[in-house]
Amino acid sequence: MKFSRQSRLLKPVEFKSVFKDPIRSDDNYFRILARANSKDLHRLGMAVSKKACARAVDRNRIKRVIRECFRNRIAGQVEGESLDFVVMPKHTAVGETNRMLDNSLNKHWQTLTRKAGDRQTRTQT
RNA sequence: AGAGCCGGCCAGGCAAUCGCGUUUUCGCCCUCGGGCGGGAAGGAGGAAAGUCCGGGCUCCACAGGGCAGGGUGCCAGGUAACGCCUGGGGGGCGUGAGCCUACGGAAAGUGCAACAGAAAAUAUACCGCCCCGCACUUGAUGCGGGGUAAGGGUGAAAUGGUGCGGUAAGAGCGCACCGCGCAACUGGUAACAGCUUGUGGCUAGGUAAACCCCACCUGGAGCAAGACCAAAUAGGAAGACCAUAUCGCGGCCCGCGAUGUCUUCGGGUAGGUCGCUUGAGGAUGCUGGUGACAGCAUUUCCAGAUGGAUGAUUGCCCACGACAGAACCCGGCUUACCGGCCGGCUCUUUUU
RNA sequence: UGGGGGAUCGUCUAGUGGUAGGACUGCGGACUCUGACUCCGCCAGCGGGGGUUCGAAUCCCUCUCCCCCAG
Repeated sequence: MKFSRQSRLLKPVEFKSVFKDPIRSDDNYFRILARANSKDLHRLGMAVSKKACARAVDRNRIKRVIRECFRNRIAGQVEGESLDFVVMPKHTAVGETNRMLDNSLNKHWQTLTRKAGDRQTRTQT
């Protein structure tokens, strides 16, 4: 599955809109915010802070894992609402294996798409 | 065989599948600038890191004069430059190969040295040693005057060392050797060195990573520099100060350049492109040099992202994979690091 | 990415080469019938390493950590 620039958050305005009214999902490794957009695609943004991951190698590795998981699992599969995601790793994610991070992210995608569906039905009724 | 020293190089490999940037080519669409699809090439480091130095580049005068401030500090060379490197000298460590070294000046001046000690830089004298005078209890005595710095003790540091002469006791007071200073000579480009010569006759203690002096270097800011395009607008209103003014100019003065400047009210925007990788570049060979390095010839183009690209899965092999991710670019230094390979050399033991 | 500042008891701070000082907190004691206030005493510190020096919190080098500015 492709993962081009169209399926990424690029501008500060796009990030701000997600932070303004998000759906949340938390665990030990990540906090993920999501919000419905008007496009036909899911889009991904990442906020990897130096406070969470001090070394540049760790930051790059975590971003690669997130991108790879996003590409494989969810990028093209829009069922109902399309969403903008912002993934923020926590400092516990630095020491974890890629397999564990992948599993954690998959749970997040599922919960977020379900919550987004719930919210849409609630606003309609 | 064991222990060690120095220099250089590498930084898991191969295959398949799926992906992400850059460049290029072909086809299609089309609002003529992009989009989509296929192919090809290429895609992190020895430290990319820390930001401790130096330079390029950009703007401010083509960075100009003086003061202040800062840096460097044995000598010579290399370099675009350096606080770096190479070679040499002095000192220290090591049996050795080798390693370390902020290593100019204390007779230009100022300051500092707690405690202890008589005294901390001025020459003085606590315990002492010696001489003279007086007293008496006539000796291991006391008091007074004088001469000494050999011995003791303090301290991190105490006014050359050893021996002989000399003396009341002593003292570079004299002599010899050593050390030190100065001058000459010889060797060396120089630092510096010397079984060299003369001379001083011991005077001139320590501290300059204390101020300082001397020599040399040094303008400021940094790619969020800077330039361009597009959009928006206000070239608005009121007040004040004026050309001896204000700003560029960032420690100060001179000098140079530009020109209206400041305050209040009201209002607005931060999107894109370039800079951005052809460079003091790499590789190979030859020549010069002890070497750092330089010159010449041939050849080559080798990351340019902008929420920020190198990854994931599977299989095989082995030495079982450390430290770690470009953000304008180079030259160093420092720090982190699993291991492996190559070359040169030293010491100990054994054998021949 | 670039630029600047800092690190001293548990906390806040003095200290410009010579014994690390103060306040609050904590602990113990005194005062009180008890507690508070007050008084007295005690504990506890120079971010790590190396160098200069007789001697370093202080001077120099280096590493680590924290904070601030430029979006």
